[in-house]
Amino acid sequence: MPVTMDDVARAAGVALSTVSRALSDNPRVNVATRAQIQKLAREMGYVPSAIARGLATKRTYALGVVVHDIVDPFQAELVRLIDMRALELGYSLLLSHSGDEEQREQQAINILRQQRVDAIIMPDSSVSDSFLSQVASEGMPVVLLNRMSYPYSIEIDNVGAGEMAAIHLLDLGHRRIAYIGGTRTQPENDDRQSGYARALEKRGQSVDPALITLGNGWSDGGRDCMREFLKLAHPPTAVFCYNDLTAFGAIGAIQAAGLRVPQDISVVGFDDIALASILHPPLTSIAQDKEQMAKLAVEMAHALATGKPAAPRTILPGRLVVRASTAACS
Amino acid sequence: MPVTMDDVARAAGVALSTVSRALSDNPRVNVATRAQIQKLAREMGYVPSAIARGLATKRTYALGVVVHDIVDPFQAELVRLIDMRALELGYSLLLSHSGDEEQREQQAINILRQQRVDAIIMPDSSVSDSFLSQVASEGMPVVLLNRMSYPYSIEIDNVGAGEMAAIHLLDLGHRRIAYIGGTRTQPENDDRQSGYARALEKRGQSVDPALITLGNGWSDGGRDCMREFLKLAHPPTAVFCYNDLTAFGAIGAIQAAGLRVPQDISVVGFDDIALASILHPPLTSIAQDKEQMAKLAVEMAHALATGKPAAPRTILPGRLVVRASTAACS
DNA sequence: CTGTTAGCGCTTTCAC
DNA sequence: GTGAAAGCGCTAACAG
Repeated sequence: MPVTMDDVARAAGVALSTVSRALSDNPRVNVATRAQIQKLAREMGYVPSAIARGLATKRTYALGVVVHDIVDPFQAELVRLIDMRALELGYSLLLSHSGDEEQREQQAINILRQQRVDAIIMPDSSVSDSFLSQVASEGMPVVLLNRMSYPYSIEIDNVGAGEMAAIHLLDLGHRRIAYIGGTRTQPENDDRQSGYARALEKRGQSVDPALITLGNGWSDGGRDCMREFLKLAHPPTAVFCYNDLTAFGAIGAIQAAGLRVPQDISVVGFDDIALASILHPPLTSIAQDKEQMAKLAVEMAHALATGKPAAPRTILPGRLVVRASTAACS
Repeated sequence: MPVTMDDVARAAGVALSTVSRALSDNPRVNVATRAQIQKLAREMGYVPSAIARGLATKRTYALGVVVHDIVDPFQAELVRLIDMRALELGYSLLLSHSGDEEQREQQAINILRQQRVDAIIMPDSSVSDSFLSQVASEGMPVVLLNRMSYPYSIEIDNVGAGEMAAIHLLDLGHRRIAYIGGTRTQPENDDRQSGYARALEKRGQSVDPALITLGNGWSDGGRDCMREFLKLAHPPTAVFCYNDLTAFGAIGAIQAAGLRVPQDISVVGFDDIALASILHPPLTSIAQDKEQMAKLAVEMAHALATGKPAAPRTILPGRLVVRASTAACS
């Protein structure tokens, strides 16, 4: 149904290959006929077939992105930025959901393999290295976000960031500081918690296991964990959360219990998503340089896909953004 | 680099076409050799090339999705549900961002045209009908979400939903009810506002233009608009917002001004996104049946792509979810 | 500068 | 039941 190059060639009275060259602005074709063919193609409503081109060139100009859940604002922000940079480089995005299960994650990758994307970008992956290298051996490189131990990855210094958050609270005079984590499968969770623990130890504080718990990376998890903390004989005076969603849930639970943030309990989030600065109280959070992350990820994918030397594994620093959800311990 | 059908055929000592048939479970090939070929293909790590198949069959099993911004939780929830249903039907998703500009939207569609997706699904489109029908004439059907006047579309009854929200507030005794809209380009905005106006008129209330304003569909817009309302000599006692994000911003502004929700001002949102029930106070909102929407959209796209009769244009009802952000007017 | 031709990996008649 | 061969729409040598 759509117009093909052959149609254009016939209409222009030239060979198919000339059209192909003209349309790719090949200088080897006469500038006049080149312009004429381009004009004709436009008039005829010619739309190049990316799949035919892909078959011939072995490049699809499509990038696969596998996310746990696009509803997570942090992942959504990342995907949007990835899309922006990808568009600039001429790539389209194939989005695939993995849930949390490793099996679904493999399935998602397999679909992208079939679609012959030029590279795959995965935030928060938990697939095995062996599977990844098998995929890569087929000429489909994989770039990981937030997963150390993989050569092609970009991540932030989660340990350092976790430490930064805890230090901030310690500096405000807090001594009973809780940590509400994500899920066990989220690899960054351990690092953020380690950073938190390291900060306490540096200040000569012991880490109280009763003040460390596991949420689920979503608001309801934060809410439920906070409710439990509030039942304690000595509830924490400050809480560091795995991410902003968790923090929102925690704040909701605190307020629902009739307490105030930050007067009664201080809260620190992670990711600095857009809502963080707008809800009341504005949330103190650790910002990740998502823009840089997305940019580097796409560029690394691009380099890998074109066989150019890829930048080495990059670790970005986190940045503490102090807002009104934290205050001195009363 | 990847294993091809030809490789498998050679290894199995049969013709290429037999492999093709065996792999698609064609009953015309001997059940024993069929199983053997499938086993061999698996062992050899064969991954079918979707683009080669697409070229041959003229179906890519890819669906294009054009969103304004995936960071919008409502759109993200929709996309996730679309992906779930699409996966069940064997489709992959190509995601493309449109920003708000119609030009970018056309560009996004053009990329999907090149990729030869089987159909396009667009929430909140503002492209012209003529462009859409041109795309459709190439055998690439388009399904619209939340845009009336297009034959292949699914939407909720925005007028009715807007009326429902306003009635709820009127029933609580409110008389000064404001409306914070989205942007002008969001087509649902007008309908929601009409519903709001209709409710007031039905109850013999006049619509006060000073209480109607335009946000931007994001939290900061809601915050800024609410700040303006609070400067009024007689601020509203209740606010109906275009969507939940706008409502969150409005609530933030109210609380930042030292007032309380709902004791001083009631707030109603729209979309009932996940966060709505978790933040404090839990938000009264109009829920859309996103699951049904996504399901119908994918099925309509599928039907259109396969030339089967598509279900007629569907209008789903909205549903008022009353939570703690609304209360009787004091 | 332009035309001819051989694939890219797969599906699908058409023969046998 | 299986094989041979044409073709999907394009790119990229290879000739001229």
